[in-house]
Amino acid sequence: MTTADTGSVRLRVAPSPTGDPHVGTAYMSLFNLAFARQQGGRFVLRIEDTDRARFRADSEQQVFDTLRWLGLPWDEGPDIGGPYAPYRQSERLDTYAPYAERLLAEGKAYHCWCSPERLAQMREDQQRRKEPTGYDRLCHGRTREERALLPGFSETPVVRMLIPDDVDLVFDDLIRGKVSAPRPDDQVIVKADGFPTYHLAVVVDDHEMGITHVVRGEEWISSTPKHLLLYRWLGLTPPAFAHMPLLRNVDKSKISKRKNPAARLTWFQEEGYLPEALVNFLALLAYPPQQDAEGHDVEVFPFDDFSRDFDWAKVNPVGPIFDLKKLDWLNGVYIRELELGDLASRLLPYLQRDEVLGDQPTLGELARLEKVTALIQTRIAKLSEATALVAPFYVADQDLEIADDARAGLRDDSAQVLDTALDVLDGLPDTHAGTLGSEPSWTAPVIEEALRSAIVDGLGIKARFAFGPLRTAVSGQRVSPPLFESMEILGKASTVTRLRRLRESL
RNA sequence: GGCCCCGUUGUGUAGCGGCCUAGCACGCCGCCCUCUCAAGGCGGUAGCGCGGGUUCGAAUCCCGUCGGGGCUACCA
Repeated sequence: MTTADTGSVRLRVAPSPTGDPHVGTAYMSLFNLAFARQQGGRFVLRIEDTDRARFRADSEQQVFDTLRWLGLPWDEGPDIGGPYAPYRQSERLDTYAPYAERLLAEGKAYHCWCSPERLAQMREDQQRRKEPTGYDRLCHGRTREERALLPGFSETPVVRMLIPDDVDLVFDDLIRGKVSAPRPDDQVIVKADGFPTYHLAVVVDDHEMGITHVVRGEEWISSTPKHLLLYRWLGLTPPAFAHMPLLRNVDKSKISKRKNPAARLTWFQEEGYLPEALVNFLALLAYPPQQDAEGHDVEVFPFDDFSRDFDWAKVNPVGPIFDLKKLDWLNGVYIRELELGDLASRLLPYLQRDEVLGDQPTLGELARLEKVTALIQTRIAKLSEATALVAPFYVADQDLEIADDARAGLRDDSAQVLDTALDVLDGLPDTHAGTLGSEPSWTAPVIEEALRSAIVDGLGIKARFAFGPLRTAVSGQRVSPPLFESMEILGKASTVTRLRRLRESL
């Protein structure tokens, strides 16, 4: 009943440009792409913009941007063209008309002049009488003139499918096996504005574009009989179907932008998730992890590994709850694996956005960033978290704010600790790496040794209490990157100034 | 309401009649490490929705039930 095994496969993802790109689009794209790559086939991006009421002009570009950002590239699409261009349904209007005409001529479809008001009324009545809702076929078999005499008439007709009584409701699904779906209503396939509905457009486009595997959300199961019927009426070979489970909100409902900010793809960019981590995470939803030679689960893996072993039969039909906890962990894993320079440059846009650094950072600022990055690499799960940790390294000493909770945490012996620290640090030579002809002395190990012997050994104050005031003085925070390394990066002058400033404010 | 899809710890999953006193990962809790916080190491917590069958034996098969979800548009 389906094609699937011959030639090279062709898959597509077909988002509608109705707002911020949806995480579900990325999820579908990932599985489509994984299979296409594994089979040596093609992955097509098609824009389904037949709904002009919800159309958003900038949405299409965002789809391109977010999918590219994720590293899920398409082989053919509106922006790069391809052998089956155009790839925007609004530019393919002419191709649908003949199909509709043919169905009309063969009596498989009919015009309907019922007004939206009448249809709404009809549905309401059916609901009140607890009957199944569905078009009552008032227009079927009538000419325009005959119909015009009846109430609820509208000038511009739509075209509806005439669903036969014996319509086939069962089909094979790559993920679920045999699936039976609800009996369809007399579905509208051409709207009053002349645009095809999704149902006509997908079938026509998927056929004309040579799509072999239709991978889409579970929400489409109930529409599949209509599509299959269209394929049969038109004498076309239907593609194979794979209905993916739906991503869910915490309350188990279909994931929505309304209930879940993470339904928006751009949200992940704003938060500072790495695209490779998001892709990895998506590949773990409703799909088992990889296994290594010893049979242990491998949950951190690149797209290529996922693609290589991909199998539709392994997709779990249960809709997974989109829970970010594991993504946060994965993101941290990927951040820790990054080269320092790479991490630093990925951090830069966030630091600029949060005004820690300006649009044109100096070479010195950039050099410092890489040093600071080394200190925070294990301390952030998301790129946006860097701001709070990095900011103290770029504020002027006199502008450093001491957080209330940090100040509140200062003990009675803070003054004594600060005085002692100031004293020993003053005595340390200010030579650092790069100073010609001498061993660097303003380094973390040297600083630590000096401070430890003076405060911990000298004053007999436990390390955790000894360094608290110093941390607060240097970073303004209770929690910060390692203290001595921070002092090394800040340099002697800045460190001493900050220490003195806190001391004087006590 | 009707029609479909689905049901293993908090989350993601392994399991496809005996290897399961149900494994792994994340989370959570505790301990270790430690200048704070992370990272890292070690340990712990928690689950087969329920009820009937089938079978020597059921998380695995069947039926029912309950629960969740989707669709029910001139939206996709």
